[in-house]
Amino acid sequence: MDTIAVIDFETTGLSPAHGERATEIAAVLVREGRIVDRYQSLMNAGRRIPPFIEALTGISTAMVRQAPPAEQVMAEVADFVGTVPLVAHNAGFDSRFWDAELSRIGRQRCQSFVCSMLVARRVMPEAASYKLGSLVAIAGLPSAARAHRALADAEMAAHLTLYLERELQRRFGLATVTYELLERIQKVPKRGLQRCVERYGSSCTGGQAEG
DNA sequence: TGCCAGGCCCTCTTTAGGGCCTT
Repeated sequence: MDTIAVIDFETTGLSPAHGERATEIAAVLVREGRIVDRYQSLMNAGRRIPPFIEALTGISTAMVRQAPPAEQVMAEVADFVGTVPLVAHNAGFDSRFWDAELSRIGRQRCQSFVCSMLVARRVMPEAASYKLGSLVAIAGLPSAARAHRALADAEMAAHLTLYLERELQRRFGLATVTYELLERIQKVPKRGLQRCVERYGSSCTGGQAEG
């Protein structure tokens, strides 16, 4: 697969449409099956951290007050990922904050998002839970020492994405898995994985699908 | 003061409702 950027936000809440802001961002670049570069920063958007969020993430109001301005951090991370396609776990959440924070500095996303949770629903249909930590445990991947921090979660999502790629290669005999195939897979209906791979994975084929 | 997300997915569904997942 070509280079991808796996990102993760920590925020003050669930919806930028209701005034919630980002407090931390991490992005890891994944190339040729491994993480090759990392960006991480707290950011100061001038907001207090709700007690629930501080308990969840360990990020306090004092910590973000000492952090660089959100505008500076978003400009840096946007430059860091460039035009590389993006991946996030439950990407609907991260894409909304990515777009909202970028719009505050007059910039616009120029690439698409793939959601590792939606891909996992197709590739790991037996999973009892699709929380990031649960999928990492099910797949036997190394778990982060401190979940709910941006870099730790971005690295776990990156390892999960690489696992999903390996699973697709193993089960369908694909030489490689393209980002475009992941985009297709996350949108197929349940039980539509094999047909999707047969139809759109042909350029990746290194053997026969196992069925 | 109280309320505020959004998309996917399942089922006791489809003229709906509720759980999951992200913080």
